[in-house]
Amino acid sequence: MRVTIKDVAKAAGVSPATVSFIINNKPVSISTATREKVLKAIDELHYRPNQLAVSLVTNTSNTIGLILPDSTNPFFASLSHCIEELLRKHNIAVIVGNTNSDPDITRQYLQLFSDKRVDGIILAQLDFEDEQETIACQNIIRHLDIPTVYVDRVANSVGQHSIVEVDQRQIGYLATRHLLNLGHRRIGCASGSIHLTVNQQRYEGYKKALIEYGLTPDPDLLFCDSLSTNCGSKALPCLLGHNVSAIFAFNDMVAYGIYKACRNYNISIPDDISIVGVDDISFSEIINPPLTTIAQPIEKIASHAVEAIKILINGDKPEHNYICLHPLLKVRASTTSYKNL
Amino acid sequence: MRVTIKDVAKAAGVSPATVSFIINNKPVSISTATREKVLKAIDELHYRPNQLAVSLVTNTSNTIGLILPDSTNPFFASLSHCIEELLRKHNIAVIVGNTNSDPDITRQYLQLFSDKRVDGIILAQLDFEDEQETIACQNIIRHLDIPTVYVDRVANSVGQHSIVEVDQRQIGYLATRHLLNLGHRRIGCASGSIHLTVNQQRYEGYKKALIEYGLTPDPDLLFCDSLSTNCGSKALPCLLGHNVSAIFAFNDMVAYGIYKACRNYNISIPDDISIVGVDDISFSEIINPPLTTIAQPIEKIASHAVEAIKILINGDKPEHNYICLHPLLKVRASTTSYKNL
DNA sequence: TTGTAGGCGTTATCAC
DNA sequence: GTGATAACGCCTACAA
Repeated sequence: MRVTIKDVAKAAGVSPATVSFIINNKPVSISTATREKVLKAIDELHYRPNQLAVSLVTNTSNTIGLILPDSTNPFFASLSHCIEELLRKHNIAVIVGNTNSDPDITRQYLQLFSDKRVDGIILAQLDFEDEQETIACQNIIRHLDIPTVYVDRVANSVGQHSIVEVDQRQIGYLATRHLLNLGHRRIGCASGSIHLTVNQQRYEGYKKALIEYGLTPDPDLLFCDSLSTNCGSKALPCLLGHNVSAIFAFNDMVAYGIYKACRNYNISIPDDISIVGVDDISFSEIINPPLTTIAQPIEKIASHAVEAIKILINGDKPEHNYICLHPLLKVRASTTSYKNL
Repeated sequence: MRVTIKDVAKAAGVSPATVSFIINNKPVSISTATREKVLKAIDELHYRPNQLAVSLVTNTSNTIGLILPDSTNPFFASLSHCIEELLRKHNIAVIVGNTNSDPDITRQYLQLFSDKRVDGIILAQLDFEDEQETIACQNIIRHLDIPTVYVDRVANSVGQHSIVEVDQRQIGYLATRHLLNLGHRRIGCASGSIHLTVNQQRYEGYKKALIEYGLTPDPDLLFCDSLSTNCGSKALPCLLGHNVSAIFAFNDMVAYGIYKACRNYNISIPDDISIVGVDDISFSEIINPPLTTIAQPIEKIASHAVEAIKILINGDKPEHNYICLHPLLKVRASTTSYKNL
């Protein structure tokens, strides 16, 4: 059996209450003599408070739950790494749940977090193919009544919630405008499911840029699949069939898929086709040619999310419960000016 | 205040004990009438047991701690994803701790896990630059007295521990033999710190292969830095200065660094130099040319680790507390036969 | 300045 | 079959 507060009390010849006061630096004056006795006993017995018991009585677990679609995706890997690191400094543990974008798994984790009485939940990209599922999940969260921060890509919500996101329309706009500036006119989109809010918004940004240039968006130039390399590989032949000179890949993984396909078709980037991605995964710098991409400010997302969850947990009303961050275009070598061959 | 077992008991007109029996399917016979009453009350009140209280009394938290150097590295990202998914099916939560290979952070997490009374700890790559730190950490773990599984890259240990690893010597051996078979004779190594066991073992495998071919390992061909892209970039010019025709990069990240440097020096892979990596990160298939690499069986590592921790937690004595898995050579396009130019 | 005792939400051991 | 009741380990009024 592990050593408890009673053991310490006994060893120091005081009551458990006194030990507790000392451990928690309570504002009660305690004689230096007893304090030292107790500290010594704690040290000798290697006493550590059982956080389960502490949580039960204080009603705070110093734990937060983090839900994300897939920590294997470098974007989310970085995000969770940042969040976790920030929370560690507050001695808050993070329980991670990968949902693979599956509503059932999402629900399972939400339940698990609630049962474990996490102090808060950070939720990345709660958005399912079937909108009903998304709404259902949001209702569950509302009933859970746990401080929640929605991160990156979200639907609306009310109550004890905050939202941190990156302007997704701006992402689509920046990517497209960059290509337009280079002289491209037929620009394909390699997107994930257009039922997902992110993709919708990126596509809207794309259209906005086109319209600013007096062009009419051509629905044939939108290829939808999933945000994976696979999508890129399939998108390339399809979009080339529609005579595009550039492709806006809705994330870097998709762009990599296009790179791969280009090799098979013996197509050169950027001479034959320009590519721009989204996320600025670290490999985008390494791949050949280095990928032009729209970066999302991951550290900022993480720190805002952590700040927001801390405020909500403290029960303070946040100044703004909606934060929108700006994406950034990183021009590399996968895009070049249009040449009419 | 959330609904407790007492509320349910009151609503159903029974005692808390009865409710508890029903919830936990205890082998006590309970009349169908009361059972239904209770189930109905649970349902109506949306009652869920507070796991903190359950844990306190049952002495099991259904939580395990996972410590890894860096979840941003795709290898560890995949590993943790696999582990987490397997444990979810047992309704076990995972607290993740990224240490950045820092002994202090490692200790902090170990303490946190212990305070939270995790049922077990899975520890990836507990190996620090300073061997004393490694030993110190192992001692802490021993004192913690928590079931622990060491995963991938480990030093010895005793007690309530199991080890799952991949034969690191074999990794070095397979990589080097592949290059030797292709006719290469001056093979450089781009390694992380040679004080770390992994790197030592991979280097031993390298030497073993050379010796089998009647060659004498040349210490000048060992470049040590860190297992990152940076290392690769620095290693290339240095090793070229020693006339190598091939490089064994101690992981794929290092190999990517070499790719990057090759572009700057206008060196072609594999025509001018052959490269082999380790880990088979998903990008290794995508990069151009696709990287020949030694794959570690991540799913197997994960499932063995989970099995092992379950056995230890159950208090069973494991059949074998040491499992060694085999790496696999994946030949792609970054290696080709030696041409004396 | 320190100790006593009640309670946090459960489970589990006895009685009835 | 079901219900008190004592733990589990800790915090915190309230007393002393």
